[in-house]
Amino acid sequence: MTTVDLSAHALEVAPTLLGAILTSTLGGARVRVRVTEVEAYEGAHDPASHAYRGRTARNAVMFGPPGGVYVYRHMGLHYCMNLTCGPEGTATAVLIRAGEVVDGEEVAWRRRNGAGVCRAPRDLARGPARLTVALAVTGQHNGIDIFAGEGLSLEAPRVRPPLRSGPRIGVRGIGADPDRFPWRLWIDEDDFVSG
DNA sequence: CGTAAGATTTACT
DNA sequence: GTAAATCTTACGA
Repeated sequence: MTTVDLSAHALEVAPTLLGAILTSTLGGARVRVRVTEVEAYEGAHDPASHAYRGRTARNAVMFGPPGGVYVYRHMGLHYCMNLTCGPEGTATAVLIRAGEVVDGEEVAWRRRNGAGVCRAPRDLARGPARLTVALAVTGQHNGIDIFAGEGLSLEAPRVRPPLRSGPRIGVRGIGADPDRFPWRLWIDEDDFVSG
């Protein structure tokens, strides 16, 4: 399997993750998704980043070595998943915003229907928190290494898909300015992005 | 110590 | 389209 180099900054890594295959063996089943949408977060230089105001117990994983999985809880209910990038000590990371389930679809479907109602296949992993549900990623997986075979692994795409970029979603203020932070990337003309 | 806000999703009007 | 669910962190008193 061809892996992905995460040692560069999030802005450089993000495009290489689009089209990559993310495999989860968590929860006793195997589910694979093709990443279709990501967002870059640049730590201390990024007003929208959780790490903007320094290191805390929650975001400590982002300061670790590249390949770390940073899982955070949002609004009490939902989990979102990031892959940390850059050299150790820099709080740069890429948020996995959406994907297409390409293997283990029945398992993902069952998990999604347990948490809520999912009526279309494209909704299985279209959205940050939906994706974590489909892959059985929860807060207890915060900090695992994607290169260490601890339940999550990443496979580089064979071909580089056509990309588009734009302002990040759910970010307000200057952090959402598309001119300064055009850090949301997705695959052009793909039905599995959350746009 | 108390309060306010958040990288979201789902259900209801 | 709008509101609620729900918890951790950050910040002010």
